[in-house]
Amino acid sequence: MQLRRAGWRAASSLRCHTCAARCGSIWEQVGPEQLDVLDQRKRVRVVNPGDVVYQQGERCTGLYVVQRGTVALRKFDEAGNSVLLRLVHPGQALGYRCFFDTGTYRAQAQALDTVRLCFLTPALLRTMLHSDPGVVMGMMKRLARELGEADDRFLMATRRSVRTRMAHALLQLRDRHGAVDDGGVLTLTLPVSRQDLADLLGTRPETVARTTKALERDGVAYFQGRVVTIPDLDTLMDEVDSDGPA
Amino acid sequence: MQLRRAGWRAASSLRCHTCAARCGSIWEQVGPEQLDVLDQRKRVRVVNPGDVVYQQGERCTGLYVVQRGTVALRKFDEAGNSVLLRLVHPGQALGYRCFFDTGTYRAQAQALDTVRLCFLTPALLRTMLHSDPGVVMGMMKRLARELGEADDRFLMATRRSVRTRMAHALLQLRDRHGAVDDGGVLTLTLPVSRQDLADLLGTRPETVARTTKALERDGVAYFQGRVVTIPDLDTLMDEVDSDGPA
DNA sequence: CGTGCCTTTGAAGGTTGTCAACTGTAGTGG
DNA sequence: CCACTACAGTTGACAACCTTCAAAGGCACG
Repeated sequence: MQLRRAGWRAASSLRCHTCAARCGSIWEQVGPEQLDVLDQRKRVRVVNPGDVVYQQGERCTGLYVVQRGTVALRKFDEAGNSVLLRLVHPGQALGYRCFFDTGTYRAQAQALDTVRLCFLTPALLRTMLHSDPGVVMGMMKRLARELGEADDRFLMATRRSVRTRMAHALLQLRDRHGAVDDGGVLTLTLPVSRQDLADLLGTRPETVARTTKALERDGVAYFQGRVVTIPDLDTLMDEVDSDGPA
Repeated sequence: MQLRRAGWRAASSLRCHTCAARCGSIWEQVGPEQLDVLDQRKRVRVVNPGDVVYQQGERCTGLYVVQRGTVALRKFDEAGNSVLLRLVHPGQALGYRCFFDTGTYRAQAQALDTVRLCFLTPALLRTMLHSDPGVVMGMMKRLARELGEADDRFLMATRRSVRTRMAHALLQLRDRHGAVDDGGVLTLTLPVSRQDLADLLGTRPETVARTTKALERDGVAYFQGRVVTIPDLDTLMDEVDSDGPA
C-alpha cells in the first residue's frame, strides 16, 4: 500500500468525534454520520520536528488538515533561498491551494514540532463536499476568513512599523503558543527562529533583533531565545493601538 | 419587490451561456442545465461610475459576481479614512468573504466605471453549490488562487522596492486595462487615482509621483494622468526581474 | 574543544515617509 | 466667459526607519 510509509497510521488511531482540532476547522459543521465516513477513510500522519510534510513542486495527492502541532509554509526561489510565508495551526487545512488550483505544491510544508495530520484523498474530500452541505460552507468560511486575514496582513505590513507588527504578531501567537502564570504574566514560546520571525513580519533578522531590544528597553516584552515574557498584556496591546487607528 | 431599486434588472437581460466573464470565473465548470437555473434566478445590477455597490458594515444579503467593469474594494477606519484594498474584475466574486464568514461587509465596494453585476441570493448559491460539483470546485479554486495571490502580494510588498512593485502592478493591469498599438507600444489606462495606486502598492502618493518620474526618466513608462505609455514591454519586465529572483 | 550557523551589534547609507508649499485642474458661481 | 474655490497631484527638504554590510558573540553539534 502506498500509504505504508514512515509517519502514516491507520485511521482508527484518531477519532474525529473527539478531535479537539475540529472546533473552528472545516469539519466544524459536519454531521455525525459524515464524521464516521471521515473517520473510516482518512489517514493519519505524524511528522517529526523539522521534517518536511511535502516539498514545493511535488505533485499534490490530497488535502491535509493539521490536528496537532505547528506547520511552517515556506516558499523557495530558484537560488534555494526560502521565506517563511505563514504558520498553519490545528484545525487549519494544508495544501488546499494546490489541491484546488495548480495540482503542484507551491510551497514547502515543514513541521516545527511533532505534528499530527489528517490526510484526505481527492475522492474522500469530494465525497465529503457533496454529502454534507456543512462541509462546503465550512471550507468556504475558512478560505474566506483567511482571505480577510491576508488583507489585514497586507495593511499591517505596509502601514505599520516593524515594532507595531511585532507586537501584533506576539498577540496573535498568544492563543496557540502562550500561557499565563499566576501573577498574570504572559509567557509565550515562539515556534520559529529569528529569521523566520523576520519573514513573518516582512523584515530582516537584524531589524528583529533591534526591535526586540527596543521592546525590552521599554519594558513591553523580554526575549530569551524563543521564550518571550510579557509582564503586562495591556502594555503590549497599547503598542498596536497607539500606531494609527483601525 | 425588494429588488426594484435603481440599477436592478431582470435576469433575462443577460444570458449566462454567452457571458464572456464566465471564463475563469466560479461558473467556469458549470453544466448547461445548472446554467439555466442560474440564468433564471440570478439578478443583474448595473452601477454607475463612482457609485457604491455596498457599504462597509452593511448586512450581506447575497453574493455578487462582476460581469463587466472594475470594482474597488475599500476599507474604512473609524476616522473615516479609506484604503483601497484591491480591484475586482469580471469573473471575480464580490462579497464572498462576509457571505461565508461574518455576514457583514468588511469593506466598501465602489464601481470605478459602469459595472454590471450578477447577484445571487444565499438560497440560489446554495442550490448551485449542491447541485453541481463543478461549482464547488470552481469556487474553491478561485478562493485558493486568490489566497496564493495574497501571499505573492505580501512578498512583493515586503521584499521589493516601490519601483519594482509599480512595474509589477503595471504588468498586472495590462490584461484588463491595456492595449497594444501597431508599433508594439503598450498603452494602459489606470482605473484608479494616484492615491489609490499608492494604496495598491502599499506606499504614499508622494512616493508614487517620484517613482513615476523615475520610470519616465529611465524611459520605462510615461504617465499622463491616468494614461500610461510603455514603449517596450521587455524593459518593463526587466524592472521586475532585475530586483531579486523569484 | 573546534566548527558552523544563527543571532546580535555596530556603522553607514538608501529608501521611504512626513511635512509643507506649490501647481494644475475640474467644478462652481458670478 | 471668467474668476474663484477646492482638491488631487507634484515637488522639495528633511527626518526616520529600515536595509545592508561587516564583524563579533553565542549556542548547538560533531
